[in-house]
Amino acid sequence: MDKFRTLLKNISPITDKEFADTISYFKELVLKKNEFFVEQGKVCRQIAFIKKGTLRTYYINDKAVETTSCFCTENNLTTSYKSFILQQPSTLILQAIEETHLLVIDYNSLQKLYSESSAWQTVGRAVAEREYIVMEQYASVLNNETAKEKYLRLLNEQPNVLQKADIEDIASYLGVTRRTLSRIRREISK
Amino acid sequence: MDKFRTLLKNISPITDKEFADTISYFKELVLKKNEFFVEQGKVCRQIAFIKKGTLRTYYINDKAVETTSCFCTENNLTTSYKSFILQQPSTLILQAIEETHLLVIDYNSLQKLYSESSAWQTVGRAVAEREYIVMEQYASVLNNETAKEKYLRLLNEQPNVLQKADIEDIASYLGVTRRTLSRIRREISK
DNA sequence: ACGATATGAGGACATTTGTCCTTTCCGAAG
DNA sequence: CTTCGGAAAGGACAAATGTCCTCATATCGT
Repeated sequence: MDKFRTLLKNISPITDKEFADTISYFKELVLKKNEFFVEQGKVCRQIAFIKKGTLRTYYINDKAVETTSCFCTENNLTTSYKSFILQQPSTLILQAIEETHLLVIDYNSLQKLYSESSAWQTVGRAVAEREYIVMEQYASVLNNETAKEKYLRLLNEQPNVLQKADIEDIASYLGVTRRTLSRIRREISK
Repeated sequence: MDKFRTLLKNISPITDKEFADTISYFKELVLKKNEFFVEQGKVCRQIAFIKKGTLRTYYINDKAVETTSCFCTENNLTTSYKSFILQQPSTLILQAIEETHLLVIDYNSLQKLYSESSAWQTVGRAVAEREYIVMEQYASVLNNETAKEKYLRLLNEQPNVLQKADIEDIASYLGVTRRTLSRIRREISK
């Protein structure tokens, strides 16, 4: 909970009282390995703060190719944001790749917070802006980094993920086939 | 101006009075062909509504490769959003590829609107959410569409851009070299 | 109208990546 | 310890794309 408080502080100033008054809107949720937080085609009704564990965000396109957009780890917010904002069916799938403990708030509660509290309205905008920046960063990575560079960054920034996720998932994160990932790993262990 | 009013209405409800009270914050700006709206390394201080014309958004990465992320056309909002939000130097470059007429609001004015008006606070969040969705869509395109598919979409959705922009820019939008774009055009005119 | 210059098309070859397989490795179960 | 099954590595070839050119055409200023 402290970690969540810290995250919110970093996002936007909010007083201890405002935080205390609204914390009851948040619920605990535990997912076992391979359980879904968001399923494809269902509306995402919650935003989650990850207390512990890892969620893989991915989707399957019309050519039946699976793409992993990120591995979300502890002390971060996650959701199928577009689905959440628009309350429309999600194209993204969020699945736990290990046991994961979440703190979640649902859509209606958040709208209630927005209408009751200007501070939370500001948090909402700040979160949207943050999510935007994360997504822009992601697009930049897609445009500029080779699969090998992405692999090295993963190795540097989220080494645990390389242990926890399987080759197929990592390849789909890098945007290449298993065969190419195999070549990359060989090159790196020169 | 009417078109701008319509756009705002679509983004978030705002009354005619609120609109009228704040319209003085917006200024007209005209760019000639090849003039910059945002230069690389400079802080982007404005959001623009494009009344007429086309802006190309692009950047140059550390390998000196140029990537065009979008061609923004009339009746849309545009800015170097990350730079604007954070008021930090922009990595993106926004350049007019033809004479372009803008309606702009600067950062300080917008913050003033946010603090004075709850309605504008809501507009701000809605704009951020919208920008997020656009960026997610962009990332999805990067992941799922081949260069040929992107070319066909451009042909379908923004045919004028294909006339106005040069081959180099379009190739950098598709994420391929001129040589590959040449092959794509040949294939399409089968 | 003219040459100078820029812009787009496309040939030849090298490199990268994908597809389809087979082989190797490793852990679980007998 | 041995065997089995699944996951990862990697061989062989095909397809796609990039690099480096040249050639043709369009555009502009004098």
